[in-house]
Amino acid sequence: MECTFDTKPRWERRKESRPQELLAAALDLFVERGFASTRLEDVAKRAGVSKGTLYLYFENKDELFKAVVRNTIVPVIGAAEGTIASDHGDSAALLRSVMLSWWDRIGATNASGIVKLMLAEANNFPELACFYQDEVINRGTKMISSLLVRAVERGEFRPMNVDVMTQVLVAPMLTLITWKHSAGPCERAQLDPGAFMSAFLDMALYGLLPASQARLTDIAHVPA
Amino acid sequence: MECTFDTKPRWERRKESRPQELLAAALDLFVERGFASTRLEDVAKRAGVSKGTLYLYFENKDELFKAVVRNTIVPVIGAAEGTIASDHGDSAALLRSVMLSWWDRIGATNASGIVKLMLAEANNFPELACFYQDEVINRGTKMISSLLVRAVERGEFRPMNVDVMTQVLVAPMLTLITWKHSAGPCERAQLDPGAFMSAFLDMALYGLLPASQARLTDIAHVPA
Amino acid sequence: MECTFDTKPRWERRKESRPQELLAAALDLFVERGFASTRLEDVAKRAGVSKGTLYLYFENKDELFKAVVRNTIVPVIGAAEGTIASDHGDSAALLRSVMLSWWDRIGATNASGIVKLMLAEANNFPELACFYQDEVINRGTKMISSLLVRAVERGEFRPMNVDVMTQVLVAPMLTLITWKHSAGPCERAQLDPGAFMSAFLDMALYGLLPASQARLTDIAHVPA
Amino acid sequence: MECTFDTKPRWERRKESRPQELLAAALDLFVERGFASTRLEDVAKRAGVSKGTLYLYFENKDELFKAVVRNTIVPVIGAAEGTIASDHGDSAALLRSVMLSWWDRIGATNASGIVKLMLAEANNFPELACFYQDEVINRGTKMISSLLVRAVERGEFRPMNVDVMTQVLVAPMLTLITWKHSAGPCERAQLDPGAFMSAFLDMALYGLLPASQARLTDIAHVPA
DNA sequence: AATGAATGAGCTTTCATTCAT
DNA sequence: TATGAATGAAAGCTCATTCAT
Repeated sequence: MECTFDTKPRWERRKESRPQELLAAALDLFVERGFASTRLEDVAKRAGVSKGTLYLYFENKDELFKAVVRNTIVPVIGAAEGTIASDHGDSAALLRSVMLSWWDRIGATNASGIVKLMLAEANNFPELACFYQDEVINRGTKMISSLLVRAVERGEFRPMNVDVMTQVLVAPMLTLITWKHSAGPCERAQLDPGAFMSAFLDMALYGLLPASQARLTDIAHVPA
Repeated sequence: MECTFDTKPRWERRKESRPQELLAAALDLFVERGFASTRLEDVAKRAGVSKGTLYLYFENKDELFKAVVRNTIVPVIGAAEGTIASDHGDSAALLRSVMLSWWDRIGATNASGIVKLMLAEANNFPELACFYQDEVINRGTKMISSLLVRAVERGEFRPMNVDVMTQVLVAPMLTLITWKHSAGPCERAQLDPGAFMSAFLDMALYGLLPASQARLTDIAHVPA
Repeated sequence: MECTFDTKPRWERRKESRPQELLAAALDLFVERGFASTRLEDVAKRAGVSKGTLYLYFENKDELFKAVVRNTIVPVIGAAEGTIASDHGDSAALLRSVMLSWWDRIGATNASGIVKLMLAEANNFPELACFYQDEVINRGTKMISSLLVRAVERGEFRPMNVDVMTQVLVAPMLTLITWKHSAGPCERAQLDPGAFMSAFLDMALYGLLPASQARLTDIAHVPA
Repeated sequence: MECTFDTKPRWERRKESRPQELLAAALDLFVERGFASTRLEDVAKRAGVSKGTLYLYFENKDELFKAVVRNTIVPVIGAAEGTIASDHGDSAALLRSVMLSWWDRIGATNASGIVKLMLAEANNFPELACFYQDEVINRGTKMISSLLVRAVERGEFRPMNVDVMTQVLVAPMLTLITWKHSAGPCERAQLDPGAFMSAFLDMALYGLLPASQARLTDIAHVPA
């Protein structure tokens, strides 16, 4: 006898969880093999259903992929937007925190595989590329930019070209991800993401020069 | 008696130029569509020959790709190695110069498409991945590391974890490239590579903090 | 309530009969054209399905061929092994019977085409050759040898080099088959297999009888 | 200075030997790989000429093959015809001698590969099949038959169905050849051609001897 | 809702033959 | 006479998508 609060018969609950099971399977395989090389039959098999069933829930391969992105990446972006909007403390600390937290929730998880996948295959799938641009890239970029603008206004960061610096800050995260998912079968000095992030943030906040040479005339270095 | 400057019959001249024509066509298409999605028939067509002709010059798709890499990337690496080995001046300037020149010769050209392609598809083509690791990544990494080591020894740069910092320095270049070749058909704030590189190098060499806050206690920032 | 004898939907019945239809089509075409020259598309077409369907049932051309052999030849060998093992009567009669029955079930049918095919193409398809060697040749050879050994032990046949004589006995069957399937489009005195077999067996059995039953000076003819 | 009896310049003599060099190369490769699987480029390469040159001497692959047969098999048949026609001694000895000599000149040499090849591939190449039927099979068959007819007329051999017995006699030779050229990459009890021939001839001749020389009740065994 | 058999366009690779030189 | 670059029709195999059940 079923004693849960969910009074639906088992097969119906199953019906409702199907999409999630399929999305999870799809995420795994997209990450593992990329978009083009992932066979829908394998996705179905991993989710324990037949190929035909997949088409009951997703119109085609493209829509399946979009659903994976909506399920995996978009919510994380929404959360980060909230954090930045509400935080009014030390901007350097906030930047460090946002980036590290982004690493925890995306970079270090399977979701990062989707980021890499889009960098890799966007060109071949224009429709997916546009979707991703709108739902992920543009929103993520605005998020960082708004933090920098605020920090410069407050005098916490030096004057800078905010749009470009946003890209400079995001860049290493993307590379970290790209590297993580490009680990071929051959030997490679594996990247330590923690060390990498730490080194990058140190550099970003203080530069490479030793203290004794710390510059007197910053203004000259503000990009036109 | 032949009185032309080039006494070879036309088809023989063809034979000599064919590989280059094919490599050029292949580079274009690999960059445009990626490795897996490039059809050899299209490569041949773009070079103005038939499918079969391609196989006279390259054993198969893998070998064609390797030839493109050897033709396009490897020579640039060789040249940079030479520059670094022979230059004994200001390390900061040399680093800036090497990176900018690398951008001119790879990043800004079609060759960068190959770099992006390998980041994108290495996982699906293990043999190519190993080839690329050996011929490009390992050599490129050593090149930067040796510069940093020398600069630290001379006191030009602060002490640092050289291996990680090498990756930190390379990262933005890769992202620059990745972005450049991920430009879908949809609107996007296009990256200005010059501004990006400049911003990054400023940041790398001097940090983000304003001069007045220049740090007194560098030692603490040396990663363990 | 279903009241038909076969309650399965049509396509499911298809699924069960498809492999046999494909194997039959494949047998026909392999026999007609040989292994290398048989196009899988033609096999599919003859079975009334598309190229892709074939790959639902057989992994590739090699596996299709192996399945044909397992379906066509192997069971006959199994049956003959049983007959020989259980029969304890007159060895000359048993040998004659086994060989004639082998002719009925293999030689005179399409299955013989596979035997000929292997003789013809084994060199070009090593993996198939090994498979066939294991599953057919070795078993068939052992079958005949065991009969001869027993007959010699019982004094029914004269002493002989059993291994070589096995080959001598098998040889004409193979040639009969080879001939049958080498009939080009041009005129040829067609072989009468019955007459051939009969002539051969008469010859073979006279040569095999022990001295006491026919000749005076056999000993000299036992091969070293 | 050239001091040979052959006063032609070297390149011209080379020109005359070209066909032979090509035929030798073609024989080797046809034997090794069969007709369909032999690439003309390989034939040319083995003969040390270019693919185009081959077409100067032979119209196409079929004609090349025919030339190989005319060069390799046909002369041997001619010689054997002569031997049989002129020999008037003991027929059993002559038969033994003809068959052993045939083995020496065809069976044991590369030429046997052509015999096997025709058995194997005749069906797929009707024109070659007819050519071979006319030039080789029909002539060879007549040769053996005429020997048997004469021997029966002289009372040296028992009465028999000559056409069928001819085939019975030829059969093991063909199988010997087929086996020899079917040696796959896998283990197999290698055939000893000498032992095989000897065993077969012993068996065959006992079976062929007239009643007065060996058995009491032959009549029953004459095939209808 | 679920199945999975069936399809067929698409891709890489091979090779006999041609022909300009 | 000789070359060898070029061709293009085939053939094996894959996989997104459809649809009868």
